[in-house]
Amino acid sequence: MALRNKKKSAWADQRKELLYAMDWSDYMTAKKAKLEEQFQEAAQSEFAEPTSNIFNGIAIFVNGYTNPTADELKRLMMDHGGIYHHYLRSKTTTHMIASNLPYTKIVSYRKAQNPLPLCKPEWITDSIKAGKLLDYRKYLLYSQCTESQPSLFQMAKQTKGQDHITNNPESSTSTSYNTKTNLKVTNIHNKMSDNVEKSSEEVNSTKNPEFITEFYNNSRLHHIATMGAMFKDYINELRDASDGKFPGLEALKKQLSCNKNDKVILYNTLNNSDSEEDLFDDYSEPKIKSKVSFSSSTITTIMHIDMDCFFVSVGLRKHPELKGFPIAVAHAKGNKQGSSNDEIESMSEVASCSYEARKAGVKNGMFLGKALKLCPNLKTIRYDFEAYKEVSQILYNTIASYTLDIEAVSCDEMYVDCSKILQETSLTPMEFATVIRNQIKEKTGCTVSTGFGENKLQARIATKKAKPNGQYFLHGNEVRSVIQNLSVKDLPGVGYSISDKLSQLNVKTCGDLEVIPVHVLQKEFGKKTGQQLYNMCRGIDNSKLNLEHVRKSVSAEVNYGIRFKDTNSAHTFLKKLSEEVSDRLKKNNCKGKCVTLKVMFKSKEAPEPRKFMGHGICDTFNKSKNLIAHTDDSVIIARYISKSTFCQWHKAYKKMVKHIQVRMLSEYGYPLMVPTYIDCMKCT
DNA sequence: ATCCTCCCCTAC
DNA sequence: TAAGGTAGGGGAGGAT
Repeated sequence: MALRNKKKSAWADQRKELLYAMDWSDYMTAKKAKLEEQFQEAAQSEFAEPTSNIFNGIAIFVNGYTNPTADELKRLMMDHGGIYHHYLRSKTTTHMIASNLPYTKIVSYRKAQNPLPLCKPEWITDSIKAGKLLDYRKYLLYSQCTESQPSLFQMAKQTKGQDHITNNPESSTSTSYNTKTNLKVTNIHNKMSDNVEKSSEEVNSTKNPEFITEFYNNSRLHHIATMGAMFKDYINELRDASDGKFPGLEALKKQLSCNKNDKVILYNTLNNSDSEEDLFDDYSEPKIKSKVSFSSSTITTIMHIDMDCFFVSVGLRKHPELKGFPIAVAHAKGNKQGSSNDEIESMSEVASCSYEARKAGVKNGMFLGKALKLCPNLKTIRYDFEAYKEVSQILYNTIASYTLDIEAVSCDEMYVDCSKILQETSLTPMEFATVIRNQIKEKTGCTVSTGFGENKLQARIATKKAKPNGQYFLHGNEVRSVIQNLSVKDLPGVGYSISDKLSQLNVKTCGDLEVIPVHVLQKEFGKKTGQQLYNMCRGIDNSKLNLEHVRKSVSAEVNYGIRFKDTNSAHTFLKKLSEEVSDRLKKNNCKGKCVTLKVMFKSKEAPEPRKFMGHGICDTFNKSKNLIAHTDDSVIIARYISKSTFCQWHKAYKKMVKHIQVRMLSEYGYPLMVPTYIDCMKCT
């Protein structure tokens, strides 16, 4: 219905959307969550009282160049009780600020279904001068608004203002660090142990109504993916809330300036690093001079930081007695003492294994049974997803107290642009690495490795050299020789498929790869991939840190435990999965326009999979459809999925469905409110 | 040429 | 028993 209305009465929709956007409780929830996440204790204590509260409830996003600059506007907003968004936030951004916009942006702004008020920066500065919030309508950049719209804004704003006052005390007290706050995880361990006697039928998706929840609670891959997304968001939020102060960095600078000998103290606490000699080398007088010239150079220095066998390290915090043994994290225990070797080996996958286990040939992703054959004294420990989140949080907070030029890669890995830090502290990359690694080890009990280079690729390769528990600075003059000796498989983006294809061309190492001309690579792998391969084996990487992550799609899939009896049970499951996708869309404040259904059917003549509840060999089918409008409604998603595509396929294949997935895509990363506009922004 | 759709590949 | 998810980049090939 809403869709039909859209053309005729855009205004009605706009009103609705506006009110929706201004929903105070939504806003408050978001803001509270933010505050609770932000603890940076030191920063909190230094946080100055705002000069005024003029901008209570106002959240601006600055588009393009303005006078005063975006940075200054940010400071002004923070100083007067407002909020500054580094990127357009669905639902929570209330006003956009711009001095002028390129034509393309104006066009798409006008086309937007529900434009936010677009104001001149003078609205901010004049309000501050006046000591009160002035009517933004007098500061619209393009006054194409009708009469009705402003009054709505006005209403919403007033409500907000009032609510804010009553809510304020609560929000200002909730500043303590609490990792548990928004990490909702249902503990199902008790339920799980009850499952022991259940048959596969009762466990699988058809019979067990809690199947999806239980599955996701136990899926390592699901946790890896969601934690990754979570920390990408987290960095965005820290940046939004930043007051430009970095307590970690300040403390370090202070310590360094007090007394040069203090530096030695910093390093002396270093535990069993491979690189101690490097550090003390750097301490001789002449090196300190060269250090100064290093830090004043304009070359950017990227740090790549990665925890060592993350799940194992975190697990060992609770099992210190197992340190030094070959360890694997897996669901199955697999080490039944009495059982004979003839028994079927465990098909549980090793999520992470210690270096002692790797020495015996154990690898991540390997079946536990195989791992035990390679390494009979392998000890297994359980997953502890809560603990992983806690440690990640500390890792990110530690780095964020030095800089926010961070690109989060996953829960245990990130890129950091260290140029500024190194310049301000006059430390060499290796010295800074020691400080950081030492701190993280102290706070978490887990070791990290760091690599430095002048681009992301080089930093990453350096980390590879540094691991485990080490650090490495890949100097420009050794880049070529180091990379030449790497296997092509060590290059990021080169997996099984590409490395297989390359070995057919007799290419095994990056040295081999270097002699292949670009056009050959492009012919073989496509334009971009070919160029990428050509560049990478030379250490060239022009990509920038992706500092402001914007989500482009939301999806949910289950490839495990699916045994449908009939079409009906498949439909029931699809409906549930649609609801899961809808929930996730809502949680992320976004809507999607393109729905994709992915289904796997057991391949002809494929045997029953060896793995318990696994999917075995399947054929995959995808079908996507652009909806008329963006949605997060599970009914709309489910309607498309079950009626159209799935039924057709099911008829066509008339096979037992082994696997179903639903993906809901917002293909161009539209956040909820102003899709057309965002799309345009992407082009500029 | 430039898109859209259906994949495949990779990474964590 | 076991928990084979998820987001993003990009290519092939057909439609426009």
